[in-house]
Amino acid sequence: MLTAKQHQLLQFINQRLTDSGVSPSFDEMKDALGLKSKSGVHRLINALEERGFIRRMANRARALEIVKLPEAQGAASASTIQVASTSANNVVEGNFGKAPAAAPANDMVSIPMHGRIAAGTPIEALENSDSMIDIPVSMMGRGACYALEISGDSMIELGIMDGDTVLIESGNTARNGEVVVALVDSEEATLKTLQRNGQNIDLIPANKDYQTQSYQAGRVQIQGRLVGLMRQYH
Amino acid sequence: MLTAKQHQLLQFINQRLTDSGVSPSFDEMKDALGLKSKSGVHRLINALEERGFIRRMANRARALEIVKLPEAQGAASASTIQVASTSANNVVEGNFGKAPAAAPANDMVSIPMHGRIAAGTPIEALENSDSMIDIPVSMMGRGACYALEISGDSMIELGIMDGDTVLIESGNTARNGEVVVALVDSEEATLKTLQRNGQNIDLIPANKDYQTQSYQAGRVQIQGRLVGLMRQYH
DNA sequence: TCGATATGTTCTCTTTTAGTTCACCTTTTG
DNA sequence: CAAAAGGTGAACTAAAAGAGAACATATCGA
Repeated sequence: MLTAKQHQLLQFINQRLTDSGVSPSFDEMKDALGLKSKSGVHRLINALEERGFIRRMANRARALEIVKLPEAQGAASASTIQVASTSANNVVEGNFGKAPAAAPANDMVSIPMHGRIAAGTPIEALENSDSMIDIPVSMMGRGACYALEISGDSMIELGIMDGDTVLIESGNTARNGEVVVALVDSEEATLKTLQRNGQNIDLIPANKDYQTQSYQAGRVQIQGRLVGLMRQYH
Repeated sequence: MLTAKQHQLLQFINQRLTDSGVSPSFDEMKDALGLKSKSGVHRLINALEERGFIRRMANRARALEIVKLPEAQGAASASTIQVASTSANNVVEGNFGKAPAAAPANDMVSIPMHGRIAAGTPIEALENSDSMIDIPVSMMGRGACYALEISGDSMIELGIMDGDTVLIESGNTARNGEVVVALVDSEEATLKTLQRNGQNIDLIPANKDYQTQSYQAGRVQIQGRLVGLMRQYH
């Protein structure tokens, strides 16, 4: 999952974060890895972000956040979760916040946030690191829902931007033209417009810089359909 | 996640809050950090709020609340749920304050829906026909908010589509580059990106089929800035 | 209701620190 | 060997931070 350098950098960031609570700067990371230029660090950071280990605020200084650590040593950070996904990462995972106790405010529900999904080049399948987010019931579909954070710009022409939070209604079917979370070869999840095409299934991006991908029907598994979107401006 | 200064300030606020239960004032924070001007404190506070470590009420004295602490914490996020916002959903701010430092307090607020706003050719000023819609507090800005429904496609390149619901934070100021609700000649409201241009104010659409409109500053009144967006797919 | 006081907000300037990108080279690995 | 991962340096852009002043907003007592 990670190269040695990536792993080393991740450890360093984690250490600094737990020690002092302050993110290291690019220069500090450069020194910690014994490099002479910080552009290399930049690439490593991008790799870590793409693989879902860290999150960051674009163009902000020292704004790194660790999302998860590589399997082996969860001990390092006392913090939470980890589900050891590997094979059966049921995206569906029926649950959602019924919130029995807690007199759920008027009409709001908590749904799980299942991590990021690369709209662009699909990366790995959905992750764990679930947290919950609250949404008004009015935004929910009929079935169980979960949320994902968009990474990339391949759906930009449909108004789905990098960083947006999308609400997905779990389900394994969808109609032509709907936007779905599709799992290809059981490993790559991506958000695209669905179009059946004979024996094939086309996954159509909404960005002229990307191309439609066509797969045999058997290779594509629908994991849910897009029912809502939320965005925050800062 | 934080710079050294931000971290230092957060620690100080936290200490004061747990020691005495009273937020420090800007001047006290200025002194604690050894600064000579409090404008710097203001910026640090904004940074902390942007990163989700504190929450505050706009224009209220000593109204800081710690949401989480860097790493060191642990109990914070996952555990407790729902606070059932008392009863009354005050439009402006649910509740806040009291609770000992660091309560998650995820609840919901109702805000007024003020009608449609033409992103394209500006139409009439804001309407009434208020209904209320519910949003998670996490989507709110600092101050009072209201919602509008987008009509038209002039902001489409920023991912703001016809039919979307946008959250607007009331206020009559905005920074360059922010998306605002602007009232021109007291009669036409429109949603555009703001850009000051000498004596003029430019209202910039995000659609190459529309043109930037430039008005004398006196003719334009800012009514709020865009802080959130919600969309439903059917 | 007026006004004093305490606080918070903005603005403009300046300096420093930090992040981004690019072109090009080297090492590692399948 | 070719591709991927790493490494370097430089130019460029953007954010963080400090100062000082003017202005806006609460709060509270006279």
